[in-house]
Amino acid sequence: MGRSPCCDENNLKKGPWTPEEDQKLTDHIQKHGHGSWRALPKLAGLRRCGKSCRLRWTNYLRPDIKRGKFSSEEENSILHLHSILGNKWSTIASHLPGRTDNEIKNYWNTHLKKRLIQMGIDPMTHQPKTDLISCLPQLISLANLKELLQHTQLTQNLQLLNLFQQPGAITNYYNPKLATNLMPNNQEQNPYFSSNYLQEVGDQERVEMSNFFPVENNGGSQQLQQQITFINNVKTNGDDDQQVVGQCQMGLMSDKSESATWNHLPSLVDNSGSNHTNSQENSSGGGPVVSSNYWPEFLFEDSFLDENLKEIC
DNA sequence: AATACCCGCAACCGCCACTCG
DNA sequence: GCGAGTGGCGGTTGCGGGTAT
Repeated sequence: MGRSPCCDENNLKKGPWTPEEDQKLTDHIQKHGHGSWRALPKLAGLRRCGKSCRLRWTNYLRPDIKRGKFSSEEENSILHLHSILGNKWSTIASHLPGRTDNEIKNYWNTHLKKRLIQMGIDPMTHQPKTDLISCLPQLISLANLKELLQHTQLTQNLQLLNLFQQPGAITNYYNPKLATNLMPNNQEQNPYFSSNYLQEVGDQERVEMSNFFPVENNGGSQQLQQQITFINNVKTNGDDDQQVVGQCQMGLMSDKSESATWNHLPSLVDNSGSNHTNSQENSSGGGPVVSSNYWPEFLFEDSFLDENLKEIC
């Protein structure tokens, strides 16, 4: 502690390396090995500090460095390892031959992190955020219904959101072979719901969570059932190539109806832009697949809410 | 054509862990 | 056991090229 930075010593050179410096460093290490990094600059005839030489060698000049774009396999590995290890760049780099920790760190900060954020994934926790956020207007719109507000459902809806934001609630979105795209990863009974269950039908897996609450209507009372469904469609494209596309739907149902028909809301609308649709992401080699959908704005208009409330109640 | 802005990446900085005398 | 020296790691900066206005 308290040592002055080595590059401050003897007016040593800083900044970008010249081809001549690179050549001197490479020649020296190939002939003698790096030995003591601190002693190396003098021996190699460089006006650099040992630390700078080491960095230049390990991050750029080393002969076994793989340069060029990261493959989708490498991207998936980084995402997977980062979800486990966090910002342990050197450990992550040890699993990717030819890649340096600095390169991986840069790639994470400039590409992967932004991509996760765009997709609504918290890059630190690797938990989805966008779908929760997209649920929020819907939940709020429901809460805005006078009847629901009267029965303080907003509180319960916010508890629901909070539940899905808990660490570990949703995992493995990046792994195209694991059908846990948007689903809670444990099947334990959810305390915020009166019922929830998992079912598998063909290539589809779904988790349904239901919640019942009373509604006063024209002097009478009835039960409304609120259901949120997480659906994973597992598509098989070839030998071993599976992709998972997640959906989240929410519906209301009245207990007055004998047939108990669901009043499911319209399908989510993709808002990821034409260049970032799930299908394009998939076709590029099985990259992360996470829904970035939202409910259309008309859902929140008074006329729509009035109409649907009549149908339900 | 000029300027502003954005983005990617190489390099730096400070801290920590390990080694060795 | 202790402290100095060294290597390594992760966060951050700033330059240069590309793009938008």
